[in-house]
Amino acid sequence: MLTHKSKYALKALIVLAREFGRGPVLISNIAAREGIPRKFLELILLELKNHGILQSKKGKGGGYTLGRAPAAIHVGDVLRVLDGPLAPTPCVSRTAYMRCAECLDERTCGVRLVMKQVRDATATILDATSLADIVVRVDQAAHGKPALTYSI
Amino acid sequence: MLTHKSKYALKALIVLAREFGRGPVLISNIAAREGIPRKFLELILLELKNHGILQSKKGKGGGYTLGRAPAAIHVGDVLRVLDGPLAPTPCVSRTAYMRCAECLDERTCGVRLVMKQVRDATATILDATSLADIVVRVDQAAHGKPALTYSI
DNA sequence: TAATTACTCTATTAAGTCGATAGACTTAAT
DNA sequence: ATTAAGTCTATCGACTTAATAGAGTAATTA
Repeated sequence: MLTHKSKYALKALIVLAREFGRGPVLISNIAAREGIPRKFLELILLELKNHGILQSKKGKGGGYTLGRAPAAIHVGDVLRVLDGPLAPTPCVSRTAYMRCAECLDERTCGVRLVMKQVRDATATILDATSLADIVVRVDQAAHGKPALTYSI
Repeated sequence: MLTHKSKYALKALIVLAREFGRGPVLISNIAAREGIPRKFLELILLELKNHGILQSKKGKGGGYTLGRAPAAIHVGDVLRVLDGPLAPTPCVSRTAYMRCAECLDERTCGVRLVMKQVRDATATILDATSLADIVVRVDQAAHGKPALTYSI
């Protein structure tokens, strides 16, 4: 399950990706635009900043900016910071491996076999999708539909 | 995240798939073999029975049996019963759809776009994998390694 | 039909996580 | 000096998870 935390984070990051290069954006601004509880968003952005995904500027005229280019921030990076490992089970996690207490032989564990497949599939998607990719795809979706209106 | 509940369930089901056609298996037997807390396993198997995935027989000589052939029980079925929808977010769930309260336009939500991809990928894996498949693959893995011992 | 075996059901509990809020503090620009 | 903005710590209630306990019910078998 994607937590609200990560969902809010991704929405905020997409906003910041759109504004990239145009100076800092206010927390309140993002919160209002995306319907995110303001105080909660503060915590989230702070955490992302502490992991280098965001930069901030204090005081008047301050706000948040992406820590690197939109094409260099991947969904996987964000989810790992906020929700922990992507793997459905610790025994198939690359970033936080832990064996199952009750498992007698990991090599022949059927559950592990399937979960490994799931982990690999989701990690492939999430690590291949950058903020830049998302912006492009959203714009395509937004323009795609209305375009049909004109194509009589 | 896969819960312990579902992990235990799948392990139990794999045992039952191996014993399929050879009469009922005791809860205690499964619990001992797989290192699962016995009382907890009772609840799990009962829930699976109430959803038709398992059958049971009471009294002496009783125990649990699969409700249908191992090839007809898929991992996705089990996880949906015990852990709920597979989708990482309700707005991309087929079995339990719900829109996000704060989302202004679902059609152009970037988060949803990515999560839909993840949902489809995991559902494809989990709904394509049956207990029978798992047994085959585990046996392959188990025989594969030792076989190398003989191949000097 | 009594004894035994084994599943069934309802409660309970401790621990942990999640979403959200509050308020005091720090920094920077004007 | 004032104001605008991010930073930090604490706290809260609601919910979920993993696990345990114990009384109840059904079906064999002797």
